[in-house]
Amino acid sequence: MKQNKNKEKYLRIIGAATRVFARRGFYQAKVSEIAREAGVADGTIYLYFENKDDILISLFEEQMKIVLSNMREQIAATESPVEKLERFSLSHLKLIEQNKDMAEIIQVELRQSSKFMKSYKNEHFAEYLDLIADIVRKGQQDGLFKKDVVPDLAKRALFGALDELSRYWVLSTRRKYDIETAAKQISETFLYGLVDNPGRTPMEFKGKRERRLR
Amino acid sequence: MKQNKNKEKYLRIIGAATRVFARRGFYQAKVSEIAREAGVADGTIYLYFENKDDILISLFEEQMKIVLSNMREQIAATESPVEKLERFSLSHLKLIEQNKDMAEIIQVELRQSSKFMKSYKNEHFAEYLDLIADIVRKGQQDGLFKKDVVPDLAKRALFGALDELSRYWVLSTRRKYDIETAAKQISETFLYGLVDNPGRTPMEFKGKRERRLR
DNA sequence: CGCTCATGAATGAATGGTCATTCACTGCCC
DNA sequence: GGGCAGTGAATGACCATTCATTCATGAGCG
Repeated sequence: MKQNKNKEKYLRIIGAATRVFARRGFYQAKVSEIAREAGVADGTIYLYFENKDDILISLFEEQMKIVLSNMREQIAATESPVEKLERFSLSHLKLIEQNKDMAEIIQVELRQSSKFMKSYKNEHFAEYLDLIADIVRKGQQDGLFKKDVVPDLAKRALFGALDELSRYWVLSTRRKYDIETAAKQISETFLYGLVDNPGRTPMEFKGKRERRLR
Repeated sequence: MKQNKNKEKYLRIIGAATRVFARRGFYQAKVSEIAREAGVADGTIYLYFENKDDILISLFEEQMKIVLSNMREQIAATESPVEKLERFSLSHLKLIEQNKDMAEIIQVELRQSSKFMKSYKNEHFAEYLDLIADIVRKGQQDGLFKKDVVPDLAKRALFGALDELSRYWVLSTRRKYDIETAAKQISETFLYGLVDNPGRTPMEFKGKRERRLR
């Protein structure tokens, strides 16, 4: 009961903070504005969080738990590395779509982490990126992807491409392309430079078939 | 004479600000620290800049002038769209390499522009991105690149990939791959999913030859 | 020349406004 | 009736910006 009420209020503050940080940016956001938006007193914030930085960190951790498990589920739904990457792209963009405020915070504010919170090591984010690297590695083992591509570079390249696109969406009011098109273009461009044998058609790689012939 | 001294001091402050912003981040940077680093008094800053925001904007504009003309020169040096993109990638990463402080500011601080300077429309950055879009369009006209790829998406994808990689370099102390390898991997991955006919080898596209046969 | 004086660049201490954070107090619930 | 969540006014630290003052320069003049 008390636990419930506490958790509910904790989440209410997180939600309010998400909106306020997205609206103003971290430094311009006033704790009192978060409090007002959450319908609590200024001081109440400090019953749930150590300080302003802690709100941002908690907010991020809370969200990342959801995002990571959601994404793991998505890419576990298929065996094919090609499809895994396609799903990753689409899910990532959908996620941004559904949660613009959060996306904006991740993109704009959390990039600062090395600055204003030296200590916060952002492990969840690294995990998220490594989902891609693991898929690439798997694809290489299966003989589907070029072996000379460095998975740690590839993960940054794909994530960066998706992320830059999201930034554009988040910061601009109108969008030119629908999400499926965008995800498809990004993953196809990424993939059919990544896939080993240029003679093959995209469809051939959807199934998890063995390598046939050179 | 006086003009020289002024310009020299203006640039000295810009330089100091670049280092301080990179070190602390915009909000944590104190104007007095910039003044100290530039070897001038606090008040002097305000003889050259309107306010703290203005320092950041000027700094960026000043740098972008150089970057843009440098990049234009690079990609004008070859006719082939393929090589243009390869050069773009390498030049971009080299630029980051040579100017880490600036790179950090662009990546971390200027992303905030939509927040703390609604008015600043960052046109130089748009121009920079459009360099890529123009190359892609040209490649499509030449029949080298897939026509269904949207140049405005492609420009964000390539820039995003390069940018994410740079972020990693800027924020981490050690680097795993040399710059040529990274640039090559990014542009090759990007390109050989972009190039129309999968049967061709990379070398075939370096020259500006006509399309031969289906 | 050498003196005076005007100019405006440069200075840095003082100001003022803005919040994050605290804490003495309130009132609810067991 | 006391323990505890919640409150919000008060505190104090912080820093961008200002501005009264200093100082270097060089022009004008006898």
